[in-house]
Amino acid sequence: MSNQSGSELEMQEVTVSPVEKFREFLSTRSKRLTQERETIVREIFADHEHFDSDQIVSRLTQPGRDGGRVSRATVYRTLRELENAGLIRRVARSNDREVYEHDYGYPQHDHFICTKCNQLVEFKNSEISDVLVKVAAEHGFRMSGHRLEVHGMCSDCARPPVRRHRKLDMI
Amino acid sequence: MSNQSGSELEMQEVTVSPVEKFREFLSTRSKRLTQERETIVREIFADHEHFDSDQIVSRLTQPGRDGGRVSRATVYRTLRELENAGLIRRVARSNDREVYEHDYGYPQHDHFICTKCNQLVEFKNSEISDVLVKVAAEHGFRMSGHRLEVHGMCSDCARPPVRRHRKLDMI
DNA sequence: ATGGATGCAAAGCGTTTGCATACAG
DNA sequence: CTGTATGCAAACGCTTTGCATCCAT
Repeated sequence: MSNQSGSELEMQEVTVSPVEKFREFLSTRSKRLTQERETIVREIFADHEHFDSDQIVSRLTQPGRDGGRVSRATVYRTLRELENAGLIRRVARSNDREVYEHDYGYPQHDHFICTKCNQLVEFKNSEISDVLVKVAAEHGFRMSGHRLEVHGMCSDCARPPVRRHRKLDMI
Repeated sequence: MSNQSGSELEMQEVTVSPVEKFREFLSTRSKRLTQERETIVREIFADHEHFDSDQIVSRLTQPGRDGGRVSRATVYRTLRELENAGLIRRVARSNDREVYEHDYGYPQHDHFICTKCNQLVEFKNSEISDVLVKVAAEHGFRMSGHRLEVHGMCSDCARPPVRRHRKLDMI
C-alpha cells in the first residue's frame, strides 16, 4: 500500500548522476564513496518511488543478491548522508515511519495522503510556495523550505460504494 | 528550547471546558473520565504552549506532586485518546519527538520552525487553506485537513550578528 | 599506510502492552 | 457489581553505536 504513485511530474534535466553527485559531496567532507554506498544510491535511484529505511534494508540484505549486499547499519548511516547531501529528503510520516523521496533532479511538490488507503499522491502548485514566501516575509522569517501534507480521501476512497460492482456483488 | 511562542492568535469562544468536552467524548465510547485523565487534561490545558509526551510525563510523575500523580503509561494512553477526541493534535516533529498543541478552542494555523534555534512560531493565513481546498478538488481529493511546517530562519537568527552583543562577545 | 567505513551484535530511546489490582458508572 | 483503567515492568520496533576488521584514497 501507499506507493505506486508513478509521478505525473516530469524529471528535470540533470547533468550529473546521483552517484557522482554523492561522490562530490563526500569528497568535500573527506569521506569516501565505498561500494556499499554506491550500491545503496543505485538502489534508491533505480526508480522514483517513495520509500522508507526498512524497504531498502530488506532489499539489500537479501541472501543471494547480485550487486553487493549491505548491512542494516550501513543503510541507516548512508541514508543520513544522502539526506545531508540533498539527494533525498523526508516527505511525510506514514505508519510511524519516515517516508523518503528523491530531492535531486526532481521538482518541488507536495503530497496528498489518503486517510483511508494511505496512498501518497504528489501534486504541484506554485501558488503555495508563493503564498508561503510572502507570509514568511511578513513575519520576518527567511524561508528555506517547507513540508506540507494534505490529508483527506482520495477520489477512489471518497467515491460512494453505491451502484459500483453491482455485478460482482452477485457472484 | 523550541517553546515560549506565546501565541499571537486569539482564543476562540468556547462553551464547554476541555474536561467536559473530553467527558462527552469518552461517554460516547463507554469509557470513563478517571481522576488521572482529568489531571492530564488540566495539566495540558493550563496554558497554550506546545508540548511533547515527555514533558507531560515528567511534570505528572514528580514525587511530591499535588493534584495527583499519573504513570507514564497512562499519559501515553490518554494523549492518544485526547487526539482521537480532537482536543489536541500533532503539529510537527522536533528533535525526533512528536509535538502536540491544543486543537480545541484554538483557530486553525500553521507553523514556522527555525532551523537554527528550533523555535516554533505560529502564523495564520487563510489563503493557504483556500489554495489547498482548490488544489485538492482539482485532483479529486476530499481534503479534511493539513499539516504544514515552514522551515527557515526566524528574524532573530537571520539578523546578521554584526554589532550585536558586542560587549557580550568579550566576556 | 592510514583514517574513514563496514558488519555484527548490543545498546538506546520513545512508545506500547500483559497482567494483577483498583475504581467509575 | 462489572467492565474499564491504572501502574509496573517487560516487551517492542526503529535507529544508533562500540569495536574489531576492512578498504578507498
